[in-house]
Amino acid sequence: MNTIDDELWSAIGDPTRRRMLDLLLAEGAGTATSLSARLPVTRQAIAKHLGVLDRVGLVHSAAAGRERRYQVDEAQLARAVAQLASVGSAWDARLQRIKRIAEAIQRANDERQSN
Amino acid sequence: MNTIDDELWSAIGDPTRRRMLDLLLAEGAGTATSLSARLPVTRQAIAKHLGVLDRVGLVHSAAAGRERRYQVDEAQLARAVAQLASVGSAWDARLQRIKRIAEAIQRANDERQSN
DNA sequence: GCAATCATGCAACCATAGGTTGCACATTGC
DNA sequence: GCAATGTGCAACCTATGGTTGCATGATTGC
Repeated sequence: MNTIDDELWSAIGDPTRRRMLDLLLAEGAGTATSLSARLPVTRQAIAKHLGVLDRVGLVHSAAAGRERRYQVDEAQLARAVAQLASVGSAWDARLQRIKRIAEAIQRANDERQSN
Repeated sequence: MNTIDDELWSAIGDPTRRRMLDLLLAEGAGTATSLSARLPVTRQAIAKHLGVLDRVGLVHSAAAGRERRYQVDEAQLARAVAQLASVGSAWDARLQRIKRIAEAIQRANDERQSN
């Protein structure tokens, strides 16, 4: 049931990293400096996050002259999205089941009332 | 675009808290002690997590004798699941678009080749 | 070629969060 | 009444997200 890779999840769990991924996806690529210009944290913080994202394989980097460009690894992000979806649907299923049970109890009570 | 409640997200972002929610859903309710028996952390750690989950409204608690029983707030968890799904589908959409663009470029290249 | 510039990398430091141990307090069961 | 059990509180440790400061390396303009 629990096929969750906590590393991947915690990588996308951080709000700053989620926004970084958003930006990288929207703009195709970016550097620590370019990302920090659009986020309310310093370049160094961004650099650390890029390190984390790189280690779990969500982004790749390539040196380009004096700058280092990062871009999203689409396959890996797709895997992460799939995990999100799987957790969501697991909870959804449980919630549905609870709802059905609650309704069954309600129905039983209603019938008891009408006797 | 970003209607994400970071509080809610980070509440379910922690792996231990996710497992706690799983257990609470599966068993209906639980105490800090009962949960800690099934998780690899101490009761006190669980208690702190329950505090977090309580503050963001994902669980409710009620004192029952000497123990305090917690149970999931289904409506709030449903909201959280919806947010998960929304982030997932946003990224999915972007990935799809990137894929289409990539395919378009591929097609253009193929046509250029055949001339 | 060289100086100024710009992006990066590295180090020290701070605050918060997840985790632990230890202990005091309330409730329950015999 | 007393031992056992569940809880709550406090101190402490470590990792992590964040900061500032500085050194280094590639670019550009003259």
